Amino acid sequence: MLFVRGPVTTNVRPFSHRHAPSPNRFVAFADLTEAELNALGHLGADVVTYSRDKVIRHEGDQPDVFMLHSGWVVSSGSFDDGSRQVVKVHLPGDLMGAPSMGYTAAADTLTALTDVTISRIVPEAIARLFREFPRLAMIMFLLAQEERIILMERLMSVGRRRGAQRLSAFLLHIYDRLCLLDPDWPLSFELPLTLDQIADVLGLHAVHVSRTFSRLEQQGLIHREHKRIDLLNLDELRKQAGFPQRRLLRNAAWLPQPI
Amino acid sequence: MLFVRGPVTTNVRPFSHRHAPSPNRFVAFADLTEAELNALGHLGADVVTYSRDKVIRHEGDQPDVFMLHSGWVVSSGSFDDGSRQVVKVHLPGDLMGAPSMGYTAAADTLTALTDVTISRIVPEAIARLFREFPRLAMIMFLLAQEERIILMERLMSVGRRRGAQRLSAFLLHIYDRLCLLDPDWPLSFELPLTLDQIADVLGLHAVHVSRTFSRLEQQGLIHREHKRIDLLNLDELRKQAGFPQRRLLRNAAWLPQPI
DNA sequence: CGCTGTCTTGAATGAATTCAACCCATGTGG
DNA sequence: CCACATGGGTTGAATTCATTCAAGACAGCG
Repeated sequence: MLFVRGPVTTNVRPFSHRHAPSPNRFVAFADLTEAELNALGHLGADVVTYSRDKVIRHEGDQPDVFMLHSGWVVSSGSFDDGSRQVVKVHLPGDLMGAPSMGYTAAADTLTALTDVTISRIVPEAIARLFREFPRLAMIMFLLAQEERIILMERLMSVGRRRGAQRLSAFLLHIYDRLCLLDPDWPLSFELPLTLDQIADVLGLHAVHVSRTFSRLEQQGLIHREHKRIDLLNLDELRKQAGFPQRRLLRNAAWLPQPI
Repeated sequence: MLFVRGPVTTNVRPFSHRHAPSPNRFVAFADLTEAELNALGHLGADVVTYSRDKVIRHEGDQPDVFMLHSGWVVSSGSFDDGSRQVVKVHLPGDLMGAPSMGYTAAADTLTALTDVTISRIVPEAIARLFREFPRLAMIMFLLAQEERIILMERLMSVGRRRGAQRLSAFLLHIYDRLCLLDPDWPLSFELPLTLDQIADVLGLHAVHVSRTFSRLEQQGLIHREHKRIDLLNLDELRKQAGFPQRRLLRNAAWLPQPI
């Protein structure tokens, strides 16, 4: 449960938006201009590498913001008694740490689930984006609102659903996000979380997650092999989860004119 | 549990920022210029009144955005089995409905807890703000991030804390927000929620909230009289809740220059 | 090859729920 | 002004879901 702290490698290779996943969340809201894509590409500083289980930044630290390049990261909060709650699983292309931007100290801890590459983003860079690219600013605002919806669903799930339903919702959420990264994503994925970590996502305990997984598998809803999850019955899983699939507004007429 | 739907009165009195609480969340982040205050004052359209228990907008409806003028509102999501989870208690000055802005349909239901006055805000008005007032845009972004932190804390509370601790955290959260509205707020407030509604906030059931309230009272942490709550031991309540008091960055150096 | 972290399964415990009865304040209509 | 209906709150007892404790299995890695 204790994670070693600090960066591991520091490649000074410059951040290139061409291969970077950074705009993948943005383009869900609008077709970006070259200038906008370029501006997004220059947001981050040098790319840094962290290995699995390393803490990228701890709650209470300076509230830095990062772009996640590759790998998975969890954002979690903890209590004095040692219990933790994962509040967000970050996938490549995610802005991380933004919720704490307006505070004097970070509220959440960012921990690498896999080997990851990230780049730090200074707030001045975001502020410059807000001055020069009003449409990108608006999209960043919408992305923050989207994250609120995700948190609202998580809260609903943890507050009002049983273990099996929470687990279904979580697996589907991850699956849907992977599909967003790659439209051809199959009904299967590697979930690089231990049962303990999944329990911290769902507000349950590892033993119960284990039993719940077994039950889902036994019901024929999923299949497990090592860390790989196959979704065998998407419809039933969605029914269990209890959430509709939401559609984003793309290129809304009211968005500011692009630069 | 069923709420009558629709607006009640429609005063066509124009929205005036002078008496409106609308900037109270904004000024927590920066001292605003006259031009900015004026722009915020012109955000909303006509003021509309809803009476207690009326549904302002239902999940699935068009994703409108509102400014809450006076009164309390809850934002909640519901499941097919009828269970509900309150995801946000809105106080005067809150922007409501923004999380659904980027979607084709509203994700949450807004229900008046008291008689309320609200004004609708068209997305074009927000987009115009983003074009013309980059600093206000940045602050709206930070406000959305602040809401994420609040949701993260709620998720941590519901996911990892027992009933008593959740209730303490909730009462403190409301108290802290009232203090933000009025720095001289006493250690006491009217909570216009039924036990059922509080249960929907905490992810518990009304009977258990009743028992938990009694226990907190018996422990001398609070005193109840009708809907009024007195906080008798703030320190112990905060210890129970398990969250630090977070400090906002005011007039951060990196904010865009004001217009 | 054996350590360690992770996962599984069983049994006992506990927190919260469910069901139910009752109380109380409020408000309404006869 | 009283009778009565209603919604909200309280309390008790039984049940259920999840936790805790514990032991064992398994895989991966040095």
